[in-house]
Amino acid sequence: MKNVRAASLARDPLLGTPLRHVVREAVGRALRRAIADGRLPAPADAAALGALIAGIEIEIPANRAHGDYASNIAMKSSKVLKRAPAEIAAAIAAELTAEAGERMHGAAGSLGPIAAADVAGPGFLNLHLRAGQLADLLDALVAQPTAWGHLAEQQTALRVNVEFVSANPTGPLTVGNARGAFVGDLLARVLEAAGQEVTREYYFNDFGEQVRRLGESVIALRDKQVVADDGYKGDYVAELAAEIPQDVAERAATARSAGESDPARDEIAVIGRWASEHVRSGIEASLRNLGVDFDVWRSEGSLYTEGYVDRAIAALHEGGWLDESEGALWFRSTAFGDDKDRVIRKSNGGYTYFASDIGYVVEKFSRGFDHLVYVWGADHHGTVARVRNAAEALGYSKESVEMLLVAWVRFVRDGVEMSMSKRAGTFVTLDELLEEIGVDSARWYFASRSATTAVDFDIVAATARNSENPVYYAQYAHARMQSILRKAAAESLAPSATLAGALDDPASPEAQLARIIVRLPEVVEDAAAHHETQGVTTYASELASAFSAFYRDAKVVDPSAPERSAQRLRLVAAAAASLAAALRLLGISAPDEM
RNA sequence: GGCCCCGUAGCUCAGUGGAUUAGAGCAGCUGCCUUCUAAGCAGUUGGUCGCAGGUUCGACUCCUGCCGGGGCCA
Repeated sequence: MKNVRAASLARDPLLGTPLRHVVREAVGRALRRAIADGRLPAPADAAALGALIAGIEIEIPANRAHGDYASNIAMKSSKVLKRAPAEIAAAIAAELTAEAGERMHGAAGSLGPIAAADVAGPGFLNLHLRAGQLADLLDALVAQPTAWGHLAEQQTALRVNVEFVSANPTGPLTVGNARGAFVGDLLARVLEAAGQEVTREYYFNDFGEQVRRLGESVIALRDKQVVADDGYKGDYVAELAAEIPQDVAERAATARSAGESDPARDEIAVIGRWASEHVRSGIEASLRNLGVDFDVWRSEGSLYTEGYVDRAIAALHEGGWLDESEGALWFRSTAFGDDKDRVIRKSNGGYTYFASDIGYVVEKFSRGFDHLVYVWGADHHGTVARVRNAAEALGYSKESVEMLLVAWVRFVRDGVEMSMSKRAGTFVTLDELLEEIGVDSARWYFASRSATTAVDFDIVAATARNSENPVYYAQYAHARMQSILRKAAAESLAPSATLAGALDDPASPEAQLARIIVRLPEVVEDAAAHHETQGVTTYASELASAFSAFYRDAKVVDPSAPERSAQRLRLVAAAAASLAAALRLLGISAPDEM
């Protein structure tokens, strides 16, 4: 269902194209024209020119005086074109400036995106956007706010499976699971915004040793006994023991009195299975509170009962990648560069986790995914190579199986690290954490940090800093924008129909704010490409900051200057829509008042 | 012993090849509320980007080695 929702989102070609692509194309055109005009020599072969154009880099200069965008193409192409960088840059600049004044694709076509281009330093090309380019984009944004922030349809939208959290249902989620939950969900959101079809997936173990241990622990407490040393001791176990429903209790009693010895049907199995499902649905509810909705819950057991593990083994066998030795079945992982071969089926006939993993790979690809992402804790790095190797042996591309290893979080309270043992029952649950600091704050915290960096999360500080937290800063800016729009409506001032002409002075508060607003598609593109979301939080902060400056310098609601007010209102509406879009992308609320 | 991640301001973290200014938030200091939300704004203090080499016109960014922290495997 999520797929349908994502795919049906409006994707407008104007709104969905990062401006730097428009600029890159313009620079490429200018380079070709400069060669066609004879301003620059043609490279030795056409392929060399194609490579040059494909390699054009467009960046936003750190120093605003250096223009909206800059390119180092002149320096990069100096060798191939056998001209000094400054000379090449000057030729491209001349073509770009000429293009700004003429219609492309006939009289109805758009003007070139660059108003002015100048050469600086050793051959940098500094590019200044045409004001109308910004105005057109912002006008479209205001007209279609829900499409803003979504990249235009790719040639072929990738179908991506993002599997994350995947904690075994033997106890409630702890703060230790928080990062994986947020990182996975944020990644899914960013990929969707970039035009990919994403399925959020949770994988869990519904049988085996840990579930039996949970069953044993519940039974012990039910019978007023002491839980075994290797059992689960949290308060939730006692709650489970007190909540065993009538029918489950009866089936458990029947199994016991019948002397059932099959570990799949005995009393422990009956109680364990019920307890684990009960815990699992609690986990689902906790995740929903985080704003994380999974599309698919897949149990490890189903991979066996539905034959996927067998299919995987058969396929590996057919490929000649399996060996039998010491009574065990091995995958020849070393053939793909692994340190050692890996056991699939142990000598006692039991399957390893690795067996489940390869069955799962087959199962996922059989559903038509192009790309699999596993969001794993840093402790799983040892299993990365073997699973990817197995995928390759199974005939899939290694590149299409990707593991994102999320670094640990040290949860600290007043400088003291908090223990996180589920077994010992000394942990802070995710629900408790959120009650204390709030979903928006927690989401921002993890979205703004690289997933591979270990961090210290001080719960007290996160709570106490409340009003100084950057997430509130961004939300506050949005509330302010909405407040201005409300105020204007009360004064019977309406936004203008267009921003054309309102951004002509590049030094005006309007133009400065506009330049920040239009960056969102670039931010989304980078986030999706790098699988990182810090850029989105940075964008939200910068937009909030830019708006604060605008708020200071430009009076918006001013009945004595209705035309200027109307234009500024439209700009505020664009800023609000864009800030809301960025926050939506992060799963963070955009309040209208605070 | 092998492998993976990390080492940037007092603290928590961004930045991962470009223009003799390495950024943000917090903490500290100085100003600003009869004015569209002061949960705000302006200014300011604070850094040998772990160390040493190398590649390059240019390295916090890439390569090698070392030191330190965390993790996985054996």
